[in-house]
Amino acid sequence: MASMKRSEILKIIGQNIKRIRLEKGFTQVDLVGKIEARIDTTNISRIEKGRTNATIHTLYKISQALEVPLSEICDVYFSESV
Amino acid sequence: MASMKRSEILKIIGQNIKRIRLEKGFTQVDLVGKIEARIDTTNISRIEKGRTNATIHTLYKISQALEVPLSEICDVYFSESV
DNA sequence: TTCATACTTGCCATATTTGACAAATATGAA
DNA sequence: TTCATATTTGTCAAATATGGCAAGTATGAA
Repeated sequence: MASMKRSEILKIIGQNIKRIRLEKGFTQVDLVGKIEARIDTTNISRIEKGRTNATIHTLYKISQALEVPLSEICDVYFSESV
Repeated sequence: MASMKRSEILKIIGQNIKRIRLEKGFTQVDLVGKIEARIDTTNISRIEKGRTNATIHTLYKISQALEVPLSEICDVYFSESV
């Protein structure tokens, strides 16, 4: 299991979120509207772009809005050997 | 998929980490020793107890030390319908 | 009991996330 | 081109995660 740099992890997490969001046909605004606790497209954008190291609770809220398990957002694997 | 409170999420994440750590026979000190970037048993403890809302990068570092995929730590599901 | 090990908690300083708003940018339609 | 929608980025304040150390607690062995 190769260790990745912080920036790589954040980028992958962000790409996961964006990919799932687009697959579901949501805009960032849609997403924000579905999240109970307040969140902002500012933050969605920053997380999707890998510019911020989101907390697990924020990612959980996003996973709820995307209607996928949190673990799907946190899937950072390509091909690896554990 | 039921929405959980922040404290519940953090508790589950923490329990996952502690369970995996104990399964592997690691102490918190062992864990800290395996993590490249500095981390402290203080923080491991806080995260395991659900007292802190860890960032995804911190959880990634822990997953590396535990030699499990990040998604395993982020598995917050029991029985649910997505 | 004492001792050792493991873990928890309190406190502090620093860094960063988050939420909020405004402005800038990108894209596509008309 | 203009217009509308979507996304990105800058800045700010407030909240909080992190790292570090010290002290407290728990457990079991001797």
